[in-house]
Amino acid sequence: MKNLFADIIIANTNVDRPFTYIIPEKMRDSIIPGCPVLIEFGKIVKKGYVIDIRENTNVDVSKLKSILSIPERELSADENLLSLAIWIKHRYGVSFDKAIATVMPVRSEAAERVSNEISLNIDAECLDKKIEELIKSRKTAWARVLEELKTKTSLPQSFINKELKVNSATLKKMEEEGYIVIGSKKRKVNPLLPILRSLGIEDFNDVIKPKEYTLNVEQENAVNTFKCDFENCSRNTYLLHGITGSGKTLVFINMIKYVISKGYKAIVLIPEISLTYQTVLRMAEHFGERVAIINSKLSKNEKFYQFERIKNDDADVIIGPRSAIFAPVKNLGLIVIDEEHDSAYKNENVPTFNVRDVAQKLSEITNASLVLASATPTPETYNRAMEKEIKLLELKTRAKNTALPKVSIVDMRDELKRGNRSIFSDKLRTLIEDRLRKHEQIMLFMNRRGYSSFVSCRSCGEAIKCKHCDVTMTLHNNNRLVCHYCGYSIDLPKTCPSCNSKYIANFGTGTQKLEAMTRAEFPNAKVLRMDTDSVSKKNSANDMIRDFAKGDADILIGTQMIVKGHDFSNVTLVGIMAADTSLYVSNYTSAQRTFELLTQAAGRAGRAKDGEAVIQTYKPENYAIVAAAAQDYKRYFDNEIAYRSLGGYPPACHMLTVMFSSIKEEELNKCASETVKIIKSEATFKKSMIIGPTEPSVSKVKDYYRKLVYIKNANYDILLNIQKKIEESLGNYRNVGAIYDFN
DNA sequence: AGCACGCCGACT
DNA sequence: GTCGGCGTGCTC
Repeated sequence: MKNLFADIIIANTNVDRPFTYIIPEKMRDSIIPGCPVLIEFGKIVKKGYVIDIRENTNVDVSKLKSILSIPERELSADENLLSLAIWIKHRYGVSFDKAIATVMPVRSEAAERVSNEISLNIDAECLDKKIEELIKSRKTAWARVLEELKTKTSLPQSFINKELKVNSATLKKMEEEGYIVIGSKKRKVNPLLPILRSLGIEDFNDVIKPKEYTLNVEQENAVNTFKCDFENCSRNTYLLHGITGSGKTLVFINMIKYVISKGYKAIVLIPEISLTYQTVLRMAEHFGERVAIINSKLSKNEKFYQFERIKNDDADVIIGPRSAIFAPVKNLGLIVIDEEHDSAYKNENVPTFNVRDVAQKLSEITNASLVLASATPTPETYNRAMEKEIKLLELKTRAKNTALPKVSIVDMRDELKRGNRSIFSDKLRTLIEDRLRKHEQIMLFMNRRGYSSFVSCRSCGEAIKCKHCDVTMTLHNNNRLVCHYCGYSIDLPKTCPSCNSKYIANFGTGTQKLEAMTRAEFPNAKVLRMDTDSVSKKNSANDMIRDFAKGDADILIGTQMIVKGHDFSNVTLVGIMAADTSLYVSNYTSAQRTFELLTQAAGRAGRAKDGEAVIQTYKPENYAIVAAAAQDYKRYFDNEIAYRSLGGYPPACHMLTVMFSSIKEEELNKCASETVKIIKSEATFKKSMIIGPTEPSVSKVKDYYRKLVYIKNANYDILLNIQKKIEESLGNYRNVGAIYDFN
């Protein structure tokens, strides 16, 4: 028989190219692209992944080795995932090995789980007599076991070990003497139990209570547009843009139901933080046991188990954070990304992809539809809708026909002028008192993004900016202000450079302080605080949310985590304490972040009855704040896109951020500046805008010095070429490494 | 990555 | 004359 060859990527090496191996005849049927294999590479046995199978090869056949074996208990990537990995390799400039590892985050299962079951091996009639005998001969442990088995046919060994305090050695002895039988059985688990348990839900039956939901006209229209396209075999990308409370979830649940009815499966991505009790409950309600849930709280085994269920077609809907996009699902018909704008969709590690882009590619590879849902889509996505590249589905009214909350902006500079130095504006205080009187609930949202890293003046509202750049300077812990774009730095001034006021300080008040002040100001109100400090205890976030929903507190104080997706029907007032903090982060997405946060926070008010929101700010004229108060996305977008185009930021331009790092400071500096010089001199890179090298906000981490370079170009491929060039240049500097981040 | 090979300085 | 440091190159 003619030889068959496999091109294989070797895992955990820095050789970023395939090697050819012979496929032994007995493995011909089991070796497929994406399959993990063991091979001898040089003198060592290594794991590799098959990326291609061919009938001939350019390599001298006498040099070729054979594949040794296929590791058991390991999932292989299917061909779609493999194509996706290869795309990731090229798009983000990472090695084959890394790209494949990215799409296969769950690789293997630990030992198979079995639990021992103990059952009686003697007649029930003589049981009492035996127990008596045993107690007499001081074998009380033996007696305890038999006593318990009087009423039960069998008991799990774990129960006997823990509750009856009888160790396994004793049980073994008992078996030997013929009292009991130790049987093992594969542990049978409800597929959802581990997840439910990780969220603090004890009984599965509490969850599944099917209800009838009816769609309003707008929702119906959105679903119908989708159905129509799907029916006509037209698979598209959609932006489902609905205001807060418009029922986006119900819309995509109906899309999923339709897709399932046609024999396809769906992946639903949600930000990790909103993978909570409420989400799981909602999905279980609609899809019952046909849901697979991936969640970082699951153990490796539980995750493997969920993946296996997906592979075996035991699930129709896969829900999870960004890594769930790589679930081994067959017959994918729809991918939904909920809260499309959420920054949790960006991978922190290399490759620093955004799942939005990966999902777009996967939907093309598998011919599936993609739905991006958000009340505050990213300018990038909305721009694609405006350019008619993707379809826009809009929901402009709230599902329960409640009005959008009335939002007002309070200029905190005026409060200060009037002598009110409290954290509460007069308006907010009056409203809180009113709600307390009516026994309605209040949420106080503290914007901590960018908290205290910048300095602003409380009299004129100006944040201190760099002389040379239009960027807020960042306060470093040595009391110096540094510009992250040009490296310019000054000592922290005592008075405001623009108005000379001495009310200048690193900005912001923490949630603890806000809690204390709230208690002082409203001594009769029950206050609950929720932030990373107070919820570090496992599941206490869910407990707190449940308590607050039940009405156990009047005021809920918290950071971003209280505004994400939780519906509290009795909340009629939302106070936003420091709306501007997120504006001063020196990053082109700061306005976007601010608009998102304010819109989501304000949207929490009046989910069931009419509500009101108060935005307290020192920057009432900023477009993100004005547009958020008006709840006008389009207005925000028009401003944002103008700013992005002007500054050469995405989507107008692509941007590559390079972080150089090294233990040796001089070598780092030389390498960074030399590399920039090389890129600047290259003719094909002429149209690129290069900023740097500059200081990052943290210039030294674990003894590694760091430098940043930003490169902008409208052409993505040129950025990839620049990355290659940088890699080349880096070859001359043994002690310097670089990390690349696209957009 | 991990291993061999080879070049060069150090030391019984 | 040999031992062992590490720089270089290769692995189907």
